[in-house]
Amino acid sequence: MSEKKPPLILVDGSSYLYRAFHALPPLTNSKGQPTGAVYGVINMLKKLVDEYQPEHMAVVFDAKGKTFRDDIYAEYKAHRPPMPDDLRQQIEPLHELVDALGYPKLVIPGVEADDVIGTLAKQAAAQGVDVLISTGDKDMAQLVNDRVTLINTMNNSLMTPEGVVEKFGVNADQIIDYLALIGDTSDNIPGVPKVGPKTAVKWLTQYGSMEEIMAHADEIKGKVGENLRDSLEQLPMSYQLATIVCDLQLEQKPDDLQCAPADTQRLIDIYSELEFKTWLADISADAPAKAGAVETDYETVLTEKQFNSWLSKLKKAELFAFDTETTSLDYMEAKVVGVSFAVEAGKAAYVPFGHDYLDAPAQLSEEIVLGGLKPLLESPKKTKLGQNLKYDMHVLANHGIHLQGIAHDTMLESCVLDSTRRHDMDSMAARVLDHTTIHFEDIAGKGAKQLTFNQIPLEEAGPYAAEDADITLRLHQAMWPQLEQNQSLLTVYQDIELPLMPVIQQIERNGVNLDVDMLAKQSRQLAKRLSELEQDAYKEAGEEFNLGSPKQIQAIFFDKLGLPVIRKTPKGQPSTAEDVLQELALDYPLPKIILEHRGLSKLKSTYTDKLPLQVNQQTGRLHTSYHQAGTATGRLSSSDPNLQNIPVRSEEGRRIRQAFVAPVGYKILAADYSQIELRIMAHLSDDKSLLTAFKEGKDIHRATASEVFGVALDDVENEQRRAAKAINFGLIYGMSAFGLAKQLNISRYDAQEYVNLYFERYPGVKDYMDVTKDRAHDQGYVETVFGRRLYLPEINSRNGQRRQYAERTAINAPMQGTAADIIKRAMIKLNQSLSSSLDARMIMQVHDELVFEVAEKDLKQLTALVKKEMEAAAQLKVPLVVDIGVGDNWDEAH
DNA sequence: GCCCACCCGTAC
DNA sequence: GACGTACGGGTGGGCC
Repeated sequence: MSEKKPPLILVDGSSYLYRAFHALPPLTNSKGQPTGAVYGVINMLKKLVDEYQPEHMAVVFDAKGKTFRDDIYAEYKAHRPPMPDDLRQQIEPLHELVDALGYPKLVIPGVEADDVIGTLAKQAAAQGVDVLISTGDKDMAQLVNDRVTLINTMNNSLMTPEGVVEKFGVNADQIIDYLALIGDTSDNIPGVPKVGPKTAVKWLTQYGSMEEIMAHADEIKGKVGENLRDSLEQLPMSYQLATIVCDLQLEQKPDDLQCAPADTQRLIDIYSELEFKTWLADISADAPAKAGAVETDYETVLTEKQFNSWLSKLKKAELFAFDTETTSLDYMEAKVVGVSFAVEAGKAAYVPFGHDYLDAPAQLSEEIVLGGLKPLLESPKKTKLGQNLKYDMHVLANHGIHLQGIAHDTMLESCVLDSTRRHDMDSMAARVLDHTTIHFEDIAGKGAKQLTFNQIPLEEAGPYAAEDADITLRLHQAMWPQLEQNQSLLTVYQDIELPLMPVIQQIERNGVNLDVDMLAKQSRQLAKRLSELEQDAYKEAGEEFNLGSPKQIQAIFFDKLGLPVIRKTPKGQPSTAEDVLQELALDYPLPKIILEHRGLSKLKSTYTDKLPLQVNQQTGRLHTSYHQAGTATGRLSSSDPNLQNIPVRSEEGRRIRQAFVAPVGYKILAADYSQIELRIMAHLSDDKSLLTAFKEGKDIHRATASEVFGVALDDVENEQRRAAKAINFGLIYGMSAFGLAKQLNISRYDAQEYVNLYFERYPGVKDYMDVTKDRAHDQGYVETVFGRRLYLPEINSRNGQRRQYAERTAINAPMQGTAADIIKRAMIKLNQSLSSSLDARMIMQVHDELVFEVAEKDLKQLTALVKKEMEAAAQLKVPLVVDIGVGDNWDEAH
């Protein structure tokens, strides 16, 4: 086995193209060009090559025009319907791709692909080479012998001589006889009427061959016997038609069919044209991987001589990757203990200066290292790249270094290319470079025993840190060409995400001023009320239990007290969610207590208790983390603490916002976009009524109510406005009539009625929703106004629930994402005009709201500036409107 | 003691 | 099952 040559692989390209065309969903690219069959065939070829690593192979296609079989039999394949246009269009790209992949391709006029394959198989087998024929066509079974095996790549099954017997009931050398007898309607081979597989096998078992059967034709009784005798004259022709010709005079010999390296540039061109995105990514991934798994040369820099040599390398470099190693993930607390660099793939250095453990070797001093690097890091002309450089900006700022000249950030590159992927370095290295990185836990340990980076021995820390810089560089080299190919993604990256990063960094660093005492007082009040509620609940339940445990509530409610089960959770447990308790509260006292308890304990644990603990000791302020690559739609997210879900809807909740206070002499200014997502819906849908409503500055929910319920604007009742508002929000989220019914507590029928009325009044919206869904199905992604993409891998799922979920996302993402783009643009613009002239700081972003801290003297100017820049952040078909509020705290500013 | 799934609730 | 995007707390079970 070990000395065996790899097999010659012969692929029946035409049969696969047909099968793929009919078996796979009809994909097209954004230009409407059909691509599904090409995708299917290439996918199959890639798998095949991957699995068998052949040195020799051929992908064989039928040529245009007649073959010798047409000369034998005018009716041959006469009943085939003409090739569908959608299939015909895919032939040329498929052929080109096969060439570009370096797979030998054969298209021989006058014969069929089968004959070419048969001939080559026979020649190779004669030379003692094993042959693997990849086909979906059963006729090929006649070629099987000890050296020749069939593989059906659709289901990965192999067919050996034994397999032929098992499947057909006859030996491989009887297959032609078998086929001639039963005929083939699709090829229009006549065969013997009424003779199918069963009869053919029976006869062949008895007589051995078609010739013998014909010789004994008069022995066979009944109607089939008669049919056989009537077919005697044409059977030799059927036999000839079914026979694969194995003695063609081909120019190419098996030895000539050598696989060539892929033509990467051509592949990139064709994949881009067809929009085969995954494979585009694979190319960039393969390129460095194939170059010999990249020889690595990592250096730990301990001497000034080494360091100076690297410094001069960095100074000369057009672009370099760098990374910091620190003592903490908390960006305000972290101290840098070493810095790593890479200038070319595979070569990187780690310069430690703060490692501190028993027997740690002597290192350069912080002054030498950071002092030497400072001019380089602060120069806007020295361009750098990194992974999540926002963090590095922070930690360098902790050492008085103001990082500038950020040319690229691999995390942002990855999230713009495909927001649904993960953007941490380990995941990206595995995905893009097919490289397994050293994981932090591998060298630092985990849990309580986890070391900080400065405690990690240099033997381990050096390679880890150097790899970080190296991988960052290589990731950039792989992803940047992909970004460059797509103008709109490139714009999102360069004009939005990259310039936004330092703005967010500034907001985080600014932090928020918190009235800690006020929150402590609220905590005490909440504790008192919570304990009252607990006592009440115990009385009602007749026993003590944990009000915070859904499980225990279930036990008390549904087992002990026998309350009705309104709904179950996805896991099948009786739900105790808010709306369920609301309903139960109408008839029972306990649910109401639980509801109030839940609400208040949430406030206490998440906000009034927790927020004060997160105030930074040095700055005395609260510093959240905004994640720029966190969401699929392009929104920011916030954590540690999450400042984007501070309560606002309830009175108790708003008290928490009162603790977000302006320092003495300052005011809080909050600016939020009014109805931005509905405005975007108006813009995208081009719906006349919706556009008009916004252009005339109407109260949109009132206008909707007026349209849907057919009453004058002034006669809209509160209840009608509330319903209209629910409809408007539901639309943005792709809500169904069921959801609306639940929301408004009305019947599903009435809800459907509302939706129908809405779509009658706003037909443009209906069209937009349909078109968006269709486009998502066709191209596999949706886009924002600014070209940001969201891929929806499950949009064509055969699982209805997943597909519908993807469809709702398709509706929602362009609106949510465009809103995110707009506020990001405003933030960039504002940060530029803000920094110098005014005593004002941006301190928070909450999706459609920006919050500032501003000196009282500059309040007026800031108000005008913010309003102007936010409203000018995009030119839509409707005006953008920004509402501004001012106060001593965040609650007042609304 | 640590980790994770689950349920629930807060925001836009 | 049925409304999109997030983050986080508490519980409770499994694991070491």
